[in-house]
Amino acid sequence: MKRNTIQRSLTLDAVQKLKCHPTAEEVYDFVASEHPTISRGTVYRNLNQLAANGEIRKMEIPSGADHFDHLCHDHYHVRCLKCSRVFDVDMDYIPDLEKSIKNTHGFELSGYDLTFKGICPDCSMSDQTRANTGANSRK
Amino acid sequence: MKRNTIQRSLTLDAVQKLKCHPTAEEVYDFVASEHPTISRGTVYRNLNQLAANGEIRKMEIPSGADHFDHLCHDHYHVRCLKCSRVFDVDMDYIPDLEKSIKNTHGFELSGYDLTFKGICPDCSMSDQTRANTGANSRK
DNA sequence: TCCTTAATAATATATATTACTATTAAGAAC
DNA sequence: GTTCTTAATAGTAATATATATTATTAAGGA
Repeated sequence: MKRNTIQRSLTLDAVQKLKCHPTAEEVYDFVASEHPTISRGTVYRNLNQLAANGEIRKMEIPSGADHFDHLCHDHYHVRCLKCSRVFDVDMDYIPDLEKSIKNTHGFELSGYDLTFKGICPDCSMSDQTRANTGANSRK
Repeated sequence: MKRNTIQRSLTLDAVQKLKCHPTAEEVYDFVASEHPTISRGTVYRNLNQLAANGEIRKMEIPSGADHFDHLCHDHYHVRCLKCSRVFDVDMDYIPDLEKSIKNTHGFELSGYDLTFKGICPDCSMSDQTRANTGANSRK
């Protein structure tokens, strides 16, 4: 039977407290700060089980670590191509986008991942700063 | 200046011959079969440079290796959650989806990754087979 | 043919994640 | 509360994917 361990509770609590789409590593760091003996593998396993149970959401980001989120409305994300951080996107969710597929060729569809790409304000500002000060002229 | 090495030509040729969205590893295997001394790092570097130049396309798939594609029309992909293979999707491309974002909050957007998820016919057929023969009843 | 240096091969390292295994502890049975 | 079963854990190793490092090679201009 499924057991209710403190490690699982701490993992769930951490995801709910860390509002900003934490990665497994960030969740681990947070949990480890109050329960230093927890192991990374336990956090990974619990995150995946919680996501499978629908208690949290797992967001799979191309070219980067998975991010986790407390449950909330469906929404999209944008990742910064420089700093790899992930942010919410202010856009209506497209329900049943997979219904637009003309011919599934026997595929059983079960959803999709959509992630926008770009440069975040912080990174584009620091580019600007470097350009203005000429600091980017170094080899 | 940019140099035209055989390794780069072989890498480009391989992507154009391997029609089915090869991963870097698959490209490496293909190239290595005719040029066994090529190194993995060289294939990775050339694939990324060719993609940066727009000579091939790099597809970043959540939770899996990047795939590469010879240039063709914009289209979406679906990955099988069991065997991780990637297939083309028969659906109209949505141009400028990022224009639907209401407020970019200063983000400089430059595109998006959209990948559908599901179970491919091969994998769902083998499930079916196991179910019919009762082979899935083992613990 | 020579020369400069971009590109390479080989190896090491980084990152993200899962697998393995002896030990611990959750919760059912008593 | 005590015992018992075994799910879950801690710690470690292993895996997958990809980039970094460095001495050596070779592309292509002079």
